[in-house]
Amino acid sequence: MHGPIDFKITAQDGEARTGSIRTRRSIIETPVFMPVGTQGAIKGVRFEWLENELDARIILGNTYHLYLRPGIDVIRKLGGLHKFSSWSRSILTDSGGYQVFSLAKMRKLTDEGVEFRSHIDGARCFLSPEISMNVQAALDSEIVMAFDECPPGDAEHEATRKSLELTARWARRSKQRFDELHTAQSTNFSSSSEKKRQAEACTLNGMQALFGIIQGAGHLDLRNESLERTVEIGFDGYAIGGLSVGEEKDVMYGVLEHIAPKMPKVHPRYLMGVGTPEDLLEAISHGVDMFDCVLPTRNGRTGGAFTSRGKINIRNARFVDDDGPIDPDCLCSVCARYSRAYIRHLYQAGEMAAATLISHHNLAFYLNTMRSVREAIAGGTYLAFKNSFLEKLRENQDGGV
RNA sequence: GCGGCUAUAGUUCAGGGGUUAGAACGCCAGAUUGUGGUUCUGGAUGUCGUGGGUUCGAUUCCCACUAGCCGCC
Repeated sequence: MHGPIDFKITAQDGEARTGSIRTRRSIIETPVFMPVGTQGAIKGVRFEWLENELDARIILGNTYHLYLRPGIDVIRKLGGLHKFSSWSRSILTDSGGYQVFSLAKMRKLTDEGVEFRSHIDGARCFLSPEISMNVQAALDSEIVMAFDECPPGDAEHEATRKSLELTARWARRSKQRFDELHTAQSTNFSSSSEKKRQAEACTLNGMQALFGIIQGAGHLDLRNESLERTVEIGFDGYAIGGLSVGEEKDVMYGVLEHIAPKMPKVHPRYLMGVGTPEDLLEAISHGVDMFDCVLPTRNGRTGGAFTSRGKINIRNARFVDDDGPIDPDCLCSVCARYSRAYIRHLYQAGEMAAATLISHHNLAFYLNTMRSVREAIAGGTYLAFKNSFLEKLRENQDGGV
């Protein structure tokens, strides 16, 4: 392995491709869905389940949240996020750019960075490309994201252009700081015993990958421009940001169809924060390799279950005496054991087991779907697979199941 | 057995002689896309305990009955 990550495509079917990303900690088969572990935990699901049954090879962690709490001093002291959390497979850390815009109250945007108030205690905080890189280095993730600005999905052309240019400047600074950190860490360690101890705590440091982010909202010309400027800087992978942030669905699909095939073929392509099972299949058909989304775990917490025949809401009264599993076609341990009626009861009674069971199933559904996708691409039958999968999803869209 | 209080939505309770009787919680149903177990948005629900009386009009005032709660014997 020469670089921090090693991406190989093993089969291609139309624009869709399947392959693997080797990081220092795990081999990730693509297309991959990455469960979101914002604060160093997948909400409601223990790592044991993710490792053993679900076999997740990579999860997300979040710079914004972990920076605010517990803070990087704690995480650095405890040997990085992997050691701290006990998750020893790969982690991708988001840069915090998105959260500053979606969560923080007041924010003051300057070229230098973003000043904002913590959503936890209202404290005045500051994030910049440099700080984000510092934090992500301390978290010691395998894949680091550049610090970007995420404009609303329906942003006007002119506003989007300005935002995109800021993101491009920030991308350059992210890369520069990232490179400094990595060379500094490899040369400075021997200089003091203190640093040596730190080095031993993070022996894998210096092997992080950095991904750039393409913005441009719904404007295809700006997407092109953003892609060019990001590729020019040079990253280990490229992400599509700024989708599913309020724009219409056909806008998102239009951007995907337009931009994904133009992204460098030899690097992983990552669609950030998306989406529904349909969204994933659509994006994969345009050549996207990586996804993350809060839907399986967030909806799981509020009674929403994804099934092979569409979404269901376990709260619905029609499940009150339904002794079948969440999804009759699902092989997960939740569907093997628990009935809809029981899980609905748990939900109505406010038992947290309802949230954990549905979240578990939802992740199983997402990860198993990705497994089937990879097989279909490898077998050259992706289009047929996608069509029949979508047809089944819509089969009982309005209830039934 | 006697006296007092009460009876209005699934529950706890407001209300008031005059169109369509309210709240909270619960219930029913939506939303949620680089995560706030949060939140938000809709919706349904009533023989106003039963019977009689007064009145143009009673769920509201009066009487009886029934039920519940409290106290006394």
